[in-house]
Amino acid sequence: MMSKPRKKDKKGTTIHDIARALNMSASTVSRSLNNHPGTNIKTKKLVQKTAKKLNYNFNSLASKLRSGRSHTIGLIVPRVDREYFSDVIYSIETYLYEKGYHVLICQSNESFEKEKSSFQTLLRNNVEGLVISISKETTDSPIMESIIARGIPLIQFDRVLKKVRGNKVINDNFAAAYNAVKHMIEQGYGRIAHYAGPRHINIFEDRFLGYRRALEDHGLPFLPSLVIEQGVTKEDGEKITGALFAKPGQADAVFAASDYSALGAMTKLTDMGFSIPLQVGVCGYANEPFTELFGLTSIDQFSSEMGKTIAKTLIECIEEKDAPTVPKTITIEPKLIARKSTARSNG
Amino acid sequence: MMSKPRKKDKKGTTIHDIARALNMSASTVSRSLNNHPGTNIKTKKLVQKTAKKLNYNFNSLASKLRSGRSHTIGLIVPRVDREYFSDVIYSIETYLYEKGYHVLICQSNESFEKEKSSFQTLLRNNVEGLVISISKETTDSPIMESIIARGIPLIQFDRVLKKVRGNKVINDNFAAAYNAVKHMIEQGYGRIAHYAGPRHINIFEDRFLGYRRALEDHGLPFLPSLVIEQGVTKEDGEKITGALFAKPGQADAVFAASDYSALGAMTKLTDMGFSIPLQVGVCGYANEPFTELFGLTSIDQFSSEMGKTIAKTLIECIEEKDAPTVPKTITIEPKLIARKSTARSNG
DNA sequence: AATATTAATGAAATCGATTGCGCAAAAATA
DNA sequence: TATTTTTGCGCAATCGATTTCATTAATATT
Repeated sequence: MMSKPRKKDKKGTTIHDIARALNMSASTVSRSLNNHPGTNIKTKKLVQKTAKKLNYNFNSLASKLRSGRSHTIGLIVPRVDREYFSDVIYSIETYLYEKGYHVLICQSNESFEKEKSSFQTLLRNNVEGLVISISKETTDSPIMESIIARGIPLIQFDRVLKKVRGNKVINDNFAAAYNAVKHMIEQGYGRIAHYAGPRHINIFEDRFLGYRRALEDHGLPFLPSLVIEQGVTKEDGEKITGALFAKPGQADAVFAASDYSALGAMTKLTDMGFSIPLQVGVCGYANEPFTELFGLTSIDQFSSEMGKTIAKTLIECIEEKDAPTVPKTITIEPKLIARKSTARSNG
Repeated sequence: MMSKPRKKDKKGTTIHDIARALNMSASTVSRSLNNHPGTNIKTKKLVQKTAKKLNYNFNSLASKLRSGRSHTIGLIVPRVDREYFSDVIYSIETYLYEKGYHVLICQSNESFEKEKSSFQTLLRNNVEGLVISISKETTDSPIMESIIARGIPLIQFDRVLKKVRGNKVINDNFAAAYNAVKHMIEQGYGRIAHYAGPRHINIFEDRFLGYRRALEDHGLPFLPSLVIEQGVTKEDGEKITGALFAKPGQADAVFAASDYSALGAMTKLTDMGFSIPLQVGVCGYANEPFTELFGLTSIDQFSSEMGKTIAKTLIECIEEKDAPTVPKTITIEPKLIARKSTARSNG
């Protein structure tokens, strides 16, 4: 049992074990493994072969500690199980992986407190950069500002705090909403209701503004009674629709800030005997997979493009950290996907 | 400019800085911050206050390196942007976060090579445990076996390699399929086709076996011509349906191994003028969100329960690592969600 | 042949927190 | 008061890889 000398039983092989086996120094081993210039090619080969033979396992903690680079970035989203976010995450992760980075994902669960603690957690894990889409509760964020002040690359996306100076990648919600409503007007709808989300979140505020502006620009009256907040779930959509369309003639179309409430509207309207799109037009937002199946007009947000843009921007910030980066905002133009649910005209 | 002595400009405050400021040793600082017993309470308070004042940032890399614990677990899934996986991830992450662990997520993109490199990556990052659902290409996995042999806690879930001895958390696909087909038979369908997934993946194999067994047990003939592989996307479903239902009388129901192909079937059948559920019944698998909207009968897999079970089991393995753990398989019983698409009888 | 270059390696410090061991002062006990 | 016990803290080694600096050996230059 004591035949094999110095075997540190518990843990695996280190560069020192390799060095000992080859009767050389750990420095040389390290250099060989990392393919440093100024190392004899024979030595490299030998070391690499021996490493394999001894089943060497690289300890990235030690490496990161010494080199000061973690090659890890942190990501905070409200939840990972939302279509849009999981798409964006997929895309970010894929891109960063290619570049040799890893992603630590945290969920805020729409809670400001959890969001704060996620920041702490990620910083403690030596992330080299951060990506965040804020929770519903977040109205300001000293910690985010302090991170930016400390010079740690940070990118806000989709749901952002506009007042925080820093990099942002966002969707042009105003333009998208504007175009959607414009499209509906052109299809002949004149009394378009808006099922809005909570106004304190930028994306919903902008969708609302785009809606209102489109009405104004086309000479239609803006009626506050046709704007209903808290309309983001399917149930919301059904309830609102039930009330709104009970009195005939109030509205002849719905522009919802969410595909889910739009779906609720469709369901309810059908139940109530309205024909879509002839009597009532419906448009959602986000182009969730089911919208295609239902022929629901919606707005595509190019989630994978968003993810790639975020990742690219972040890498730039990290790898050109010396350059005095000016905060940038990149805006992605969403696209209206017109389907049957708003196809009233035969044009 | 030279007023402040020894300021390491670049990086943040360490325990040594605190020690220096308070004229004590780093050991004491460390013990105070970690609330170790055998430390004077006054000292603790003082240190903690000073840490805050100096804006101390804990370096978890150093801590992990020294203590040998990373409090990080690795997760490999085919893709994060699939409803089922993102649900499971959400659930795992939530549970582990509470316990003070973090999750590093990797995607195999259904590629065996990427899966292997993900394993390497995660091991290099000193994960204390691993969770994996294998890619479509994976038929055996020496690396997985070696990890298990090395005593690193590993849990396979959903899509698993049965032949690899180790912990598994799986769904009872056989029973679920059996019950679904039984239900359809009871509803009066007699020529039930099966749109199957690739048979080398356990979940699809089991669904197929459950299907066949249900037929046998109810005295119905098993016809290989009614089993079509490669039926997992909506497009697959449409194509298969088009061919299968072109000749009348061949089949009067579809049991699909995927909600998407089931949806394709519904769409196509409707186009072809069949009435669902009167002429043809359709059942999917996975209870994707859209199934409810379409009234499609499907099977719920309790993703969040799955996630929690995985997380719990993993923590047990990690924290009772001394105990000689016997590989366990935990099976979750999916539930048939009967909806309109198979409601032929009035019973 | 003598000197200047270049190439390859080793020694040792370093990253920052943790921890076993030991010492000294304070408190408790005799 | 003398001795034992307890309490609190410091010293220094450690985790494993990286990296600067110095050194030796090999090669090139005149």
